[in-house]
Amino acid sequence: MSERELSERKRLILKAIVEAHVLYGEPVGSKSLLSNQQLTCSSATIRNEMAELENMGYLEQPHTSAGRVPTEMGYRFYVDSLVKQYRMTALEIEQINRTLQRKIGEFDRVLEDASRLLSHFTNYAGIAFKPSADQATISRFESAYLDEHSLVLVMVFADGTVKTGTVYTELTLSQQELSAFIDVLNRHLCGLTSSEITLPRIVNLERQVGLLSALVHPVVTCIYDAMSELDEANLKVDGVNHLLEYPEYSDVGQFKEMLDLLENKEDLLGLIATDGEEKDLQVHIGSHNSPGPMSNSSFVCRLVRRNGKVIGAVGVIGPRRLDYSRVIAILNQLSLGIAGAIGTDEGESGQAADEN
Amino acid sequence: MSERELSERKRLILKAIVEAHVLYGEPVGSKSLLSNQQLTCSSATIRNEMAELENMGYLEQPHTSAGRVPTEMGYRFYVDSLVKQYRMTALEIEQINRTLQRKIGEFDRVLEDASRLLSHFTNYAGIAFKPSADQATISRFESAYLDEHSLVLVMVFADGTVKTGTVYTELTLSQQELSAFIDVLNRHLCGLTSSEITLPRIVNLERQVGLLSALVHPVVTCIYDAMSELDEANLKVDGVNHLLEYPEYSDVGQFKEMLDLLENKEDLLGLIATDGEEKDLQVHIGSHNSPGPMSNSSFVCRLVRRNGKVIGAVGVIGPRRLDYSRVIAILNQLSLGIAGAIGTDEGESGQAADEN
DNA sequence: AATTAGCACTTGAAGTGTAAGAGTGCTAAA
DNA sequence: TTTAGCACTCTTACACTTCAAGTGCTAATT
Repeated sequence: MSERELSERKRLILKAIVEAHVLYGEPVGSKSLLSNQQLTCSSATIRNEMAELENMGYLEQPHTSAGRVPTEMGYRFYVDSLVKQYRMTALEIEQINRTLQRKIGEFDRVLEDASRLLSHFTNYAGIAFKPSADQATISRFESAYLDEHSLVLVMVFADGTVKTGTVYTELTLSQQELSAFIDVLNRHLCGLTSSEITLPRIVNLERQVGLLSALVHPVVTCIYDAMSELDEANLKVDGVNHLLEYPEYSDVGQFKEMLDLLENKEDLLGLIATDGEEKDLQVHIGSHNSPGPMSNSSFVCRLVRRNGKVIGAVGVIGPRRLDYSRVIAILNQLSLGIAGAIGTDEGESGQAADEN
Repeated sequence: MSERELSERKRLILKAIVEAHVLYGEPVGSKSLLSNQQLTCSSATIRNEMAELENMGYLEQPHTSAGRVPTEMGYRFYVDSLVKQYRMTALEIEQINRTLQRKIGEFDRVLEDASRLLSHFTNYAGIAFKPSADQATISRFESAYLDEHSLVLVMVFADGTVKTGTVYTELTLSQQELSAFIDVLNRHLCGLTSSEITLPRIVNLERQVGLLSALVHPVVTCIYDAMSELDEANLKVDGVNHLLEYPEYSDVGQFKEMLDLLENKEDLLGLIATDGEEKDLQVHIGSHNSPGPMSNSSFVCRLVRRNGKVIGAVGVIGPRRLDYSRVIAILNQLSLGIAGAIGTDEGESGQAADEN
């Protein structure tokens, strides 16, 4: 009994237990495994093996007269070495890509779609996440003249994002005045982060634009709003109602804890950020020693990269007995899809603004 | 006695029962009402009155040895004639208005804020709703030139809404070409609903713009997206997790039914639309004879008008023992706030003058 | 040495019976 | 008309029993 390597039969048994538990959600007994075609031994033998697996820490018993349930370590082993890649059907892949490609370029929208897709495909709660940028800078301003009291301010950000806002003013504004005003903006506010737009700079701006100084305040507000929106970490959750189908959440208290966690974006954010350094795929398996809402739940999270840089993350939250195989496959596909959908506007047309 | 009019004492008792039940969520017994200062009689008298109120249909007993609970009719009577206006504090009103006014003009954002505000203030689930317009038309196009491969299309809708979209193209585009293109758009697509933008019109458009015909397809797509977004009925729900604090939803099945209802925008929409003809404030009180998810829940809904026209609705969903008084007050205030926040850019632009 | 059959043992789930408590309706007295 | 008092009903909680599932261990078998 080497402690380091599991015998082939033990692996088989562990795998069978995990899969049966994922399917039915109840402790797995030695006899019920006999139906498994690959296991040719008797229930007594399985009992012996199960006892050893329990000693090694892969299994545990809720109580003496119950079957076995995988521990966190058991799931970990399963995910790391026993899980066989789930293969998505062409139809599923097609469906994902089609949905994503309808909203090219609008990352916030894509996130919303992504979380919905995830919850729909996995039947767990789907999560999509955009990290806080914290240093959005505008590389260029443009405008469109609406009427003498209103205009659309177009802001092109350094990363290529374009945002717009509508500005109303009491002034009577001509087209020429507007373009002059935009010129001033371009000269004075490009390349600045929101915290660099200080009061002296604003006052200076007001001096520069002369008669139009009343326009500065609403415009700066608009700029600030756009920047905050871009900077703000954003988290979309969809399909929590699916979780209620699992008996794990039949206790309302448990479920409420989960909901509150999802409401509190910061907490979940921490969960992603803490060890989100390099691993593209993170599997958090709930365990008893880490109490709180996640003790009975698992969270699988996949980073989304563009040009090697992390631009977001997608994930799934569900009961600890998650169908890891399927979930991981779907997350991979989706993260590819997102990167693809966003990449389209970048590979072909000249990418705006690397200048700072 | 008289079946038509309730005696003063009966009204008092009914009121006390409703309020005690709203507070504690449990059937109210005759003795527990003795603590009420306004009732000077004994528990036996109260019992007699309660028996009569039950005969009249205002109260019911879950079972023989339990206290009384208001029926739908009981609540209806309470709401119609016993509820005293809850007075919001100046602080609460202030907070609502401040939140709303930050996002002037962006109705979809306002909705999101509104639902959040509602759930926060009432501790029930908050709902904000925008009906489908189905006939959005664009009154003018504007544009901003980004670079030779991309532009921002600004669409001014007939109702004053402004939407923008970014368009990418393979073509190499000059500023002059762009403004010529926009001119053509303005000549051919203004005032049309999305279903009126037919293939012949699009082909004709392509012929008009000559070399830029490749630009037509992405631009039309962009227009269509914007129109659909405006047309689309939209429903924001926030704070369902609050509901879990009420024992009414301690049965997971009940709660899931509720969640599924909220997920299914159409159903809820029907609930608003069916009798949404003229009453600004609609109070749906769950009752046993109308089964389904709403049998144990109530839904209070307030239409939001601008210039007399319904532009949306806000509402609250919670257990049948809703604090109707408070909820109605908050809904009224919020609907005023929304109308105000949106109204600013229309008609009464003279008000915001003294801000700086 | 590994496997298996068999059996005693443990334990939670489900069912039953009883006692307590809350609330009522009714009757008779004030 | 109101109230005190009492018998009645029904839920809840708890203790107790029974049942089935699943185990661990021992002895027999391969």
